[in-house]
Amino acid sequence: MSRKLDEEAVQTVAGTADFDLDAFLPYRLNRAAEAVSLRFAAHYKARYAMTRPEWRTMAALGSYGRMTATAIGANATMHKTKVSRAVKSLEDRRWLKRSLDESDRRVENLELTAAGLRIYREMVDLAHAYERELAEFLGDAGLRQLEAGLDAVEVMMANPQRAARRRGGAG
Amino acid sequence: MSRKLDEEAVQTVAGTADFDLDAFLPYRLNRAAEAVSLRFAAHYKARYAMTRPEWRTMAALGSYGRMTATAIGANATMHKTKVSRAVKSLEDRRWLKRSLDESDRRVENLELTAAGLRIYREMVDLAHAYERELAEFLGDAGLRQLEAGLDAVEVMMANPQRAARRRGGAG
DNA sequence: GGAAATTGGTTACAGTCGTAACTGTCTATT
DNA sequence: AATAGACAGTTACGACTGTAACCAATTTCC
Repeated sequence: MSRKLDEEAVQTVAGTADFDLDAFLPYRLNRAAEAVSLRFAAHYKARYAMTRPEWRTMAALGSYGRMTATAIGANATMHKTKVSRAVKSLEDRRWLKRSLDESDRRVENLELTAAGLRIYREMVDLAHAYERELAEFLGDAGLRQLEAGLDAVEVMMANPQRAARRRGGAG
Repeated sequence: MSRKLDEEAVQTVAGTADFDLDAFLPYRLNRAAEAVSLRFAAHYKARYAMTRPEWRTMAALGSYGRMTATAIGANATMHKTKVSRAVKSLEDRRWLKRSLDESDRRVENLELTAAGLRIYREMVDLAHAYERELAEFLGDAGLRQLEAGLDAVEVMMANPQRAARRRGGAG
């Protein structure tokens, strides 16, 4: 999976310090994520013109019900500004409505409208369909291993300083 | 791993169509890729102010030797414009030099300068060190599974229409 | 009770990205 | 040889992003 390429397009050099970008984990992860996301985006972007932050906001509101912008950001790890813009855009489309919180007037409670909920349900269906598609393409083993690998990464993320060992042993 | 959150920040809703964003594969992949990349970027951005496209361009040139912008794009799956900008910026920093191709004057052959090569070697060291760090954090099993999962995704990417089955069986 | 610090949310700005349009060169067809 | 199409690379533009600065409401703490 390395040093391939268009043959004549590249003249490989002999003595250089060896590093295989294709095999570099961060790079592979990025490519995979991009590919998987893009393929899915193609599905839903075709139907509604929705950006990923918007999609995530819908997902959060749809599955949790009423919540605040800050909570959405925390849940989907999106920056304040991203959430703010997504919310505004979804509001313009009447898929979401805000209401000021009685007890704390800084806070806006966000909620899907009836129309928004309808869209959300379609989104969920699309997502489930895509999950099935992925499962089929990746195969049983591939899917399972990928998920196990992601579990490991998530453990690492949750505990940045010393997440090692705890999953030792055989593969 | 779902429906957590700040407790009181969210009032879960009962009857809604159930969809767990946290468990959605494209989303998980993105988060993982982002986290892993960011952690690495912290390492090398601290040392040199280099963007990811620039880093990738350096990596390609460093490991393949002289090549064209188009070839870099193909290798690292970067858009023409991204490559173009990265090349210009690296050229400004004198880490890379261009030379017009004799036989086809549309083409520019790109090559690292001595300074560029020196930087590249440092980058490679950093990358290897990070790989070791990751391996330690992820643990043997986690790393192996993640790589296997990525293999599966790459197979899928290479053959978008019918990549399924071929890896069937147990996990 | 009131200044200071915190928090929810928006906005101005600068940087990055991809689409599309462009320049210049090469290849194919006639 | 001339025109049309393809290809390498750059650039103008609009869309999206995060940093930082901002406003308003609220909590903290003297």
